[in-house]
Amino acid sequence: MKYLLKNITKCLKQISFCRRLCSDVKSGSDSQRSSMVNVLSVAEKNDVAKNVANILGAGAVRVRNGLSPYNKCYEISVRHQTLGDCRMVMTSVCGHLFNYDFTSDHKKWWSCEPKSLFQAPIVQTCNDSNQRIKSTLEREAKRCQVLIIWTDCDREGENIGFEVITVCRAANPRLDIFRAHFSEITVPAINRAFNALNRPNKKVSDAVDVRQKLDLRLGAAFTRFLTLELQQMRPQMKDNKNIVSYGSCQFPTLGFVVDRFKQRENFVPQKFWSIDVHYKKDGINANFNWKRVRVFCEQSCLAVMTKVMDSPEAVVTHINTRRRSKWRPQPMDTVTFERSVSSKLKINAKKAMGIAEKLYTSGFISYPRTETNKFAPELNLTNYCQIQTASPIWGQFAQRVLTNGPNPRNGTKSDQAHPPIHPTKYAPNLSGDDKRIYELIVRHFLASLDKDAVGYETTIDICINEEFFSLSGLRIEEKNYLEIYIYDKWTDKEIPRFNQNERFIPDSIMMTDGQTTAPELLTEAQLIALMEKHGIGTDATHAEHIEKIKERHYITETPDRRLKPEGLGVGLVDGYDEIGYQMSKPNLRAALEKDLKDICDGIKNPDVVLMSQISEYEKVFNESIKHKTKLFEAVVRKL
DNA sequence: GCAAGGTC
Repeated sequence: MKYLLKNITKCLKQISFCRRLCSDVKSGSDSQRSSMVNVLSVAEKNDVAKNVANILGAGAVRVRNGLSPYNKCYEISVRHQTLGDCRMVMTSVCGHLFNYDFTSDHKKWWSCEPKSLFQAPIVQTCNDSNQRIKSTLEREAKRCQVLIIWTDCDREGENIGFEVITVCRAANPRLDIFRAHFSEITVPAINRAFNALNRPNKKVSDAVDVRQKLDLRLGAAFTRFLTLELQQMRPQMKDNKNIVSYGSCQFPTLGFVVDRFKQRENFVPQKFWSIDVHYKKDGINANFNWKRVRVFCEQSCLAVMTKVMDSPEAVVTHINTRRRSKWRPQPMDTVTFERSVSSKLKINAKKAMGIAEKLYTSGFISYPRTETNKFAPELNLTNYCQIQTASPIWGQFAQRVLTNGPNPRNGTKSDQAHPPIHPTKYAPNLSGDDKRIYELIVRHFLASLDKDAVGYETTIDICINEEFFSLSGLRIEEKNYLEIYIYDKWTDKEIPRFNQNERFIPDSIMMTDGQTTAPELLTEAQLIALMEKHGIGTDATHAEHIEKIKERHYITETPDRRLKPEGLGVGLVDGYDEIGYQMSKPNLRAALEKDLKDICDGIKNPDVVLMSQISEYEKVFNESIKHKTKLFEAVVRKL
């Protein structure tokens, strides 16, 4: 009885404390607290927890192990303007804690009709390593009165936040829960976030739930259907590795590749005609280009040509010299890294990310998964430049950057967690692709801190019997960043000197012809750009989706590193196009994104969106079954 | 055996 009373009193105290806290935070008052508040803070990854704790604790941090090896607990003392003096434990998760899956009766491929996966029950599962993290959260939550969510400030982060909340609240229902909003890990940003706590946004988290459930149901239903049906038609495909999958990101990615391939296949070359004027002066060749560039009618070109030849004297009508800059690169984010590596080093994005990961864990470079393309003022760029002066290859350049003072051409993007990719240690003993990638990162880093290249472009306009032609030359004045960034080319183009109103008879005036050429197949760098533009996948997943559709034999890479669809890829796109559903077009995913945004904005109800999306796709699924002959004939035709 | 999204 005594024990019970004590507990009730404790509970009552807690309740009144929490109420007070709520109203205080809302009103922003600054009343005194008599006792310390125990606060649990949870970030999305260990790095963030560590850095935030360091800032809030002003360097006085006690570290102890959590139950998972990667997620430490950082203990600090910190004063909050309304909570008062806090004893804070800052820990982290590793992204999502839970994953959706079907229950055992629907997990086996032959256990049910694929169609039933649209309505089958799904449950949240937690794998072993996440189970350890979950246990840490439960243990810590029991000792606290306040929980602050410090996950990344994006949609997925909000959802991860609610996973944390679910776990912590189950362990301690009396927790008062807040959300910190920050866009970078700097002293002012973190202190501001800590003193302007909000409530977590359930709507944003709900939107992610809808995406997760939808992706699982659609992915599983269509993948099983496509795989099993094709195996029936083509028993030789019965190898277990021959999965024919559908995914809301895979299909549009495939669509881009097929689209370009078809543009190329269906391309009809067009003949065109043009006029070139050539004149050699002071031993320098000058080739003037026609202002009309080219025309697609031979007769009209001939007419102009005749007119020009009638009175072929040229008059210099205009001379213009202007200063041109070639911009140094912006600090490197993941997408820039993937695209650069793919186009400049000819190493594919997936492999490059693997190498970057390795360089990161070896301490040679900063964290490679970042959306940030500006250096925070706190980052000691001088130090990182200094380290590179040891190099016999770019050491001198690094020294010059130091002498001039690092001057980054900052972009505008920032995730809240990581700086742009930059070297952190000098690495003279690397070899092979590791070495080439490290070198690219160093050169990009130093280039982004140097000055733009400067040149002067001179344009000479001439007129020959009322037709205009022009010539331009370039004189590079200062190479600056180009000296280190060997991947950018900018070359001088020498032209003769002319004077205003100067007259001359060209050495030759020629009518030329040619024909338009088909667009090239996509490069990986271009595909990543398309995916980014249409919102297919995220920075962290672009390379994975491309790799996935290679693995599925939907596309392949040509010897000159272009992406070409295989028969299966074209067949799938055609098959769905033929039965009237453009499953490979990015607009389906875009429509979902719009719905998700409406859920976040409170315009749409998540359950309604989920139900209507499921029923839309169920319709497509039923039609696929109904027209499966047509669908698979289109596929098989291309195999 | 299936998706996409986090992160180690």
